[in-house]
Amino acid sequence: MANQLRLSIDRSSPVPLYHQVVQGIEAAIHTGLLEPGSRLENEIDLAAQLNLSRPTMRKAMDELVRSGLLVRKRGVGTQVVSSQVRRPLELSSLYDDLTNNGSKPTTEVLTFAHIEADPATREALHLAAGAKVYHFTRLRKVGGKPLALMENWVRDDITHIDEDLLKTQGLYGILRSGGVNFRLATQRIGAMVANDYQAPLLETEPGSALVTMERTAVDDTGRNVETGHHVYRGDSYSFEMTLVQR
Amino acid sequence: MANQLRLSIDRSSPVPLYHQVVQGIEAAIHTGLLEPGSRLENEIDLAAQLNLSRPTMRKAMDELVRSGLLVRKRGVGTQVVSSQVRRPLELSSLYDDLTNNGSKPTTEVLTFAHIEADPATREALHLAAGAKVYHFTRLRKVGGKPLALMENWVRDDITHIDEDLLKTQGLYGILRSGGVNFRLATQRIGAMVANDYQAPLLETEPGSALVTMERTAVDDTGRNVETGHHVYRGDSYSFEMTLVQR
DNA sequence: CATGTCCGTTTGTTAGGACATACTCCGATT
DNA sequence: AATCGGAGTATGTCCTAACAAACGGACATG
Repeated sequence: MANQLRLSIDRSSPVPLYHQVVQGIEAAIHTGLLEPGSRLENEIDLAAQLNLSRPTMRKAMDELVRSGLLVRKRGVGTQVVSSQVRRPLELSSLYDDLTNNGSKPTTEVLTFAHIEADPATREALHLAAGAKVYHFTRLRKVGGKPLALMENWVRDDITHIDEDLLKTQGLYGILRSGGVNFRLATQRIGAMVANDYQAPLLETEPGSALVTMERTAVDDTGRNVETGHHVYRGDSYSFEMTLVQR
Repeated sequence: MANQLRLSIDRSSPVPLYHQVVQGIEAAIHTGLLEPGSRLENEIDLAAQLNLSRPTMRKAMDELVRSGLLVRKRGVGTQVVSSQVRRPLELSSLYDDLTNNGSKPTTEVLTFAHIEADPATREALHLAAGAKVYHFTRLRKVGGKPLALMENWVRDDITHIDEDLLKTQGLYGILRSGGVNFRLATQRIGAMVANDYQAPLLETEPGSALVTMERTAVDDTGRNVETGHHVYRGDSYSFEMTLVQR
């Protein structure tokens, strides 16, 4: 076929071969070298061309199928779905999203305390009675405009947290520096109208629409590290995501 | 170890072996046989106990790791994360969610038309000028209480759709019957306040909070099949999801 | 002409083996 | 006593090999 996937595989690289293939094909799709709808050569030929075994080639394609870039059909072949697919939903923080996006968010710490966890927090973080947590509320602005009002509860047996740290870094960045490897989070997104406390902080009117998000994050040791309740201005924030059928 | 995963593998079943293992371990976790935080035996021993090869065992565990039920650490072992993890976000429709949940949703069709696509719809569905689409608005109730107001645009070259069909089936069910295999969807979730049109239909007050959802769904041939704009009562609906770090 | 059957192609599943790499722990060395 | 290094263990990566199942088109048959 015309599909000349001129990828180069570097066997001396520490990057696994299958991942080099993933990156190569992703790049080919995003640069338009592989057009949406076009068919790839079959797994065996592709593997042969790159001097890889079929399982390795297949593992690479598995990832691309899972992320929604490719579609396979038995007896037919493998197609490129679309070049405009975003990564499926991953665990990231608002701060990460904004900085990746080129914006420069600023953070005001409204309250900060190191207190005994209330029962609801103990439940969410699986803590024993009497355990202490960091509790703080922050206001995040982008370009001087308030965007989010965030209230969080964090275990205190991970790393030290203080007000100054929160002003300059995102919470997830702090926790990652403290050795936390996030694995998963459950979150719930809904809506509410701004009350008299939220409205002035977000520089909007009471009664305007807010997006709410509650999240609890778990690290790779199974600890529930953090739980939070955030509200975002409905006129300037929404959650965008790609769902993939398994 | 004490971990007696007494799974039984049926080699004559059409269900792939690795998937039988996935189901078995999922069941063991949900029934509490495998407790959160407990360590599994190593891959090789588990494979030997079930008379499977290591790659097969590993493929099963791969899926469980991806779905967030297990955590692996090189040189250490594999642990159960938590029993209360939901499936990561999958492509499903509101109707599916409600019926799976045991509720009995009813649907009122407010408007129904087979019209030429407007430019925004053509853009969303990648249609040529002059192409026609089904356009309809529906009101979904559960237990007599309105929950969602849904407006959709659907390609007309897939399957015939009419008002009666929409009253008795979910849109995704209709499309699946028409041979559509959904692959992915991009969606955006936000918030707004109810206007004078929406409020009476949803039996709420103008100014109350609504969750908004815009979605475009793509099938396995790369066609953008459907796009829609839905609003949900904020006091009775929210999107819950599990994010997995890759 | 319509319909059913066979066959080649391509992905799906499974096996078994080999070596690499990261983590933990314990013993040896400084 | 503290620290460094190596053994043991577990997962991570990669390979060869084989058969199963689904799809689509060509072909044969009624």
